[in-house]
Amino acid sequence: MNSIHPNAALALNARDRSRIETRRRLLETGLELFARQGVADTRASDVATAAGVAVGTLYLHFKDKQGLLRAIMREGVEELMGALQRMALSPAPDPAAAVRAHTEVLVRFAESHTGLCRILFDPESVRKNVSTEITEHLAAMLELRVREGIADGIIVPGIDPVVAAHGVVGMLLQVLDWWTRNPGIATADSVIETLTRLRLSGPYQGSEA
Amino acid sequence: MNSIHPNAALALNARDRSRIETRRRLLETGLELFARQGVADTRASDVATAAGVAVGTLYLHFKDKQGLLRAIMREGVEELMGALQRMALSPAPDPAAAVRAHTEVLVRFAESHTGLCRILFDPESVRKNVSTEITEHLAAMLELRVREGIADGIIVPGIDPVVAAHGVVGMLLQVLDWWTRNPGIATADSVIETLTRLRLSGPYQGSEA
Amino acid sequence: MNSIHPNAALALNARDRSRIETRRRLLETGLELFARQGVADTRASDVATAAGVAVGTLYLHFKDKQGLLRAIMREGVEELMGALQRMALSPAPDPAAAVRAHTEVLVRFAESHTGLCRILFDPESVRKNVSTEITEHLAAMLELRVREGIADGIIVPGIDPVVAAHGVVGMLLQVLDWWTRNPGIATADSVIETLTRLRLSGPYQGSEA
Amino acid sequence: MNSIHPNAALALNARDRSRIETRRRLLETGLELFARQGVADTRASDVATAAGVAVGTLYLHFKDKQGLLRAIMREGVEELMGALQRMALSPAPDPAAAVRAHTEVLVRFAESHTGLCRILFDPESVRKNVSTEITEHLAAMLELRVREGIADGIIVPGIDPVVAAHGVVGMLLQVLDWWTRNPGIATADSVIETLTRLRLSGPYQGSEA
DNA sequence: GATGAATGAGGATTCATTCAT
DNA sequence: GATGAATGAATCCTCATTCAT
Repeated sequence: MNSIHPNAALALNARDRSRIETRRRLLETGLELFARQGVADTRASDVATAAGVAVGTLYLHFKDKQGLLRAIMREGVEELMGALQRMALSPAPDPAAAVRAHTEVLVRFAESHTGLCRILFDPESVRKNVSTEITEHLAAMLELRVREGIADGIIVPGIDPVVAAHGVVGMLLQVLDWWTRNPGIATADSVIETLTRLRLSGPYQGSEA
Repeated sequence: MNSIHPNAALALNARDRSRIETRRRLLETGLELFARQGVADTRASDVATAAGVAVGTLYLHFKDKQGLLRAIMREGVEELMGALQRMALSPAPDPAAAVRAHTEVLVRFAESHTGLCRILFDPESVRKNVSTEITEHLAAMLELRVREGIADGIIVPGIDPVVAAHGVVGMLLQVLDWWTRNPGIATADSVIETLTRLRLSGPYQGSEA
Repeated sequence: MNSIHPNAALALNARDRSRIETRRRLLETGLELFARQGVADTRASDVATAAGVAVGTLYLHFKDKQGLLRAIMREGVEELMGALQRMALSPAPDPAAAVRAHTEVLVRFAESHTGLCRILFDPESVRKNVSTEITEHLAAMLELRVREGIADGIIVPGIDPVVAAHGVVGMLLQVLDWWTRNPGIATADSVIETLTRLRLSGPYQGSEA
Repeated sequence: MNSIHPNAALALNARDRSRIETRRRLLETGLELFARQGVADTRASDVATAAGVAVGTLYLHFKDKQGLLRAIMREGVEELMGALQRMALSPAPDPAAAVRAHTEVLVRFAESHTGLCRILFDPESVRKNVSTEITEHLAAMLELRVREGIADGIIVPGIDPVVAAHGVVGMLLQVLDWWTRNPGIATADSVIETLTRLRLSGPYQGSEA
């Protein structure tokens, strides 16, 4: 379509640049408003207006309001996944280190993406199953690890992998949800430390079931 | 007014009985419909009609739709609290037994109150802060226990009580939510076992923090 | 019905006394609430409860809410008419004195029946034509006087009696309405004086038509 | 945006024209329906449908039903004020002529804006304080004149300006209300004549206070 | 006569989405 | 591509009134 341009692959003409810029502004504004006032209390036209375009334009870029919501989440999740993958590049010396690293990535991400966390737990996200998808995705990833752990003999066999995965996801997300709503009550380090210990060996001293 | 009746304090006249019965039917029907179709997709008049009364009657017994929702939850939570208190009457020999008993009560409760669990996690409950109240209540109770555990030296001091409490609540509720939605994937015993182990010592063998 | 009583005409049995007392309390309470919160914002059950009876009882005494409203007004208007008739017993020496006396009765009545005035001008009274009836009644009375005045040659013939009557009624009622809402701004004497002058010869000095 | 157009300031594009036209139709239809059936008995959707648009469109142009009512009144009142100001441009030779001119403007306006008068006295207008505002506005204007008259010595000092102003407003509005409801009973000229005389010197011959 | 639980019609308002310009 | 006026389905809640007890 832009084939007239001699270097079409690299250079974008003004229209394309403007379109991309508009889309970016909608995502940004949506993130901001959804996080601040809640998804249900943010009108599609609010986002459009705040982004400096007409409502109709929003619908040119996204199928519907939920489409915008999903796109915002997708971007955020992709970033999180990227962080998790980067973490995986430098393998941990032992499972304990791996769990700590994993926890740290999540907590740091929540710390720097408060708005995204608020949206993730927004009732509307839940209602439209947007956040369930993410929860299930994380649970599936963890379930895999638990199964590996069991196979490697480092996780006790009495554990049901699916249940455990959902338990850990619940623990992580609930804490992150609570923490982003009450950031002053605990430091990031404290949250990381506590979650890591809980994930590794529960709260009890020299614990064995 | 009922003074003719020899046992006026216990006996209710027909009108009172009818009122109480109507209220009970509304609570029951509300639980059923809210759980099945979701709170937002259940009209106030749906509940009333299904309960065999007119809409106005619902508003005679409850302030509004949310009032009905809260009442349903309150009844359920009171029942759960009762079960937890009964459990507390026969003190566990050791912390591990206490955690197992606590977990068992929750899982059994979820098993026999599926509808209530579905409502607790309904987006509308979340949106109206009905479920947040319950989450925070549970977290507060657990926080107390964690603090006691630290004082008694059975919980490692590196743990932040508030974070840990929210973590455990998140773990429990997420698993119960998932399990009541997918009851066939794990047995109650397996869920109890896994949650108990996770709460006690995490998933790992001979764990060390 | 009470014929068993030897002096049925004078003595009322307990039931009758109670019924009359209940009716009186409903009228009193209705006047109070209607005046304070407005007719539309006062529920039938509000009045009943405040009067210490059940809603149903209100409907035993009055056909409906409007019936209560009418009864309250009727009592007030009868009282006003009584005052006007008493005034008519001692005929004024001249038309000017008559007008002044008439005005004074109205203003004094408004002063001591603020609640009734508020109800008279309540939108709901207007809507249900309750106050229009009164307005028209007053206008009809005044129209008669104007016609007499024309016949007696003391009122100029260019005046249309119906128009004049409505004009004077409007003047009186608007002032009373305003004054009962803002009682501090003018004294009763000042209101009487001003209205009397306006009714007699308009505001202007040594007036000439 | 319309910069291509040689006379952009005056010319409106099709969309703007359509919006203004829609608004005008809503105002017109609202005036018609409110006057005919009363404000309370006219549904918002009635107005919209009769105006050939959907309900939502009404709420696009006006905050709510009352907003439409206020807009209708505002337009009418502005027109009346314009007429009164035009009248003030050619000053009357004497106070009597001024009063007559003022009265005439009001009566002629009522004659040609019957619907607006009906709405002004609609209980719903009263209830929402829409008409009180107008009454008070007129009273404030008249009060000013009375004060001037007193200062100029042409109005007798015994008159309280606020009371007199409300009295005259009440007289004028009550007559106009009655007359627009019963237009056949008196001619416009007769109404003007009677009101003028009443305002100037009261109904009595060679009157003395 | 008194009670008060039950009735149920009725209407304003919102906001995601469309489509003619 | 961008615009933004128009759409209209959808639902909550009130409260005057009744009538079985």
